[in-house]
Amino acid sequence: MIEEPKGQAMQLDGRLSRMMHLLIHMDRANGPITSGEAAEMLHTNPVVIRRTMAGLRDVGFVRSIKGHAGGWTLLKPLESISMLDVYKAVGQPRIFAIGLADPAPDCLVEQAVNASMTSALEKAEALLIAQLGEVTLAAIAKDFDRRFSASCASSP
Amino acid sequence: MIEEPKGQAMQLDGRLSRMMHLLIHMDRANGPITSGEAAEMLHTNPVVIRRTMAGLRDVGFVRSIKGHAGGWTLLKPLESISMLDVYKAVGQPRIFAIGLADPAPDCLVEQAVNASMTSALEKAEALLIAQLGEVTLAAIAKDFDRRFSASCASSP
DNA sequence: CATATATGTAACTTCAGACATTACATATGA
DNA sequence: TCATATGTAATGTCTGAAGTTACATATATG
Repeated sequence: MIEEPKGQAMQLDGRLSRMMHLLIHMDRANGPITSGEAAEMLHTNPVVIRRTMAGLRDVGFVRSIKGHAGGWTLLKPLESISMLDVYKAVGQPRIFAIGLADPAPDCLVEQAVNASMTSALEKAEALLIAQLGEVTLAAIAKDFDRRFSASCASSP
Repeated sequence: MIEEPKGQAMQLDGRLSRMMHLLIHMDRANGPITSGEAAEMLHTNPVVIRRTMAGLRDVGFVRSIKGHAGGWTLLKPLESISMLDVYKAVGQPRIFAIGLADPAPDCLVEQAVNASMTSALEKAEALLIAQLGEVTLAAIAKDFDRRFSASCASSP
């Protein structure tokens, strides 16, 4: 009998997921969104927002304005931003939680093991990157619209 | 300019990699290998060996014998053990370090984001699992033999 | 210009999980 | 009996995302 992996929410890197979520909200907003407002949407802290958004600002996806009536503004259309773009903008977080015990071992057996592991991981990573590159935030926003219509239809 | 991911060795789950390494050594060994000997091979601690090998014992890949002349013995041929088998035996560790900020959000935008993220991750995971299932430890051992011959040829 | 409002950052703290280590119980062959 | 192994609980270590506090800086508005 093999144990199932733990089903609870553990310490995953949620930066990609969070920033996609926020960018779509920003696209829907009229004016700038403050870090405080964004933090409420994402159920987190304003500092976490600024910290993570910094990467998106550096690549020109958003702009930040200080002071009264300041906040964050989307600069590019969602059509031009892929999931992969966001992944890169948040610093290309490590993808896998599993990996090699020693990346450069003396033992030839371990070198052979590493070669097989690396090959498998690289193929999976390449597919993931390809998938992220194929989906734009606009496509996700469109999917949201579909879900929104569906939810309205079911609540009379 | 996008930052490269950190290149250092951080806390990856190395159980799959370690156990594959050890199983191949056990196949090459004459008698049982003690936890202490195994720990030296893997540059770790005997307790870590026992803890991780427990899963392999539970599925019948190895046997452990206590006391004098005891230790660990491989029970199945490497041909019959795939990387995936070992992955399952060590408890199917979590594969990804990235993931959803909230797996069950109220926000429909976030639900759409989650759907896209999950789709991409699931495809990558499926490919990884397929890759792990295609390679037996025997194939890795054979690759080791190739490397061993090559290393002998280059040292006169 | 003073002030409320925002962002920008540094400096913690918290948290989870693999791995490391110690300690001791238990089993077993010489 | 006793040295040798495994079995396992308990505890410490380490890493990085996320959370939090504190304060500096910038900027509309009265």
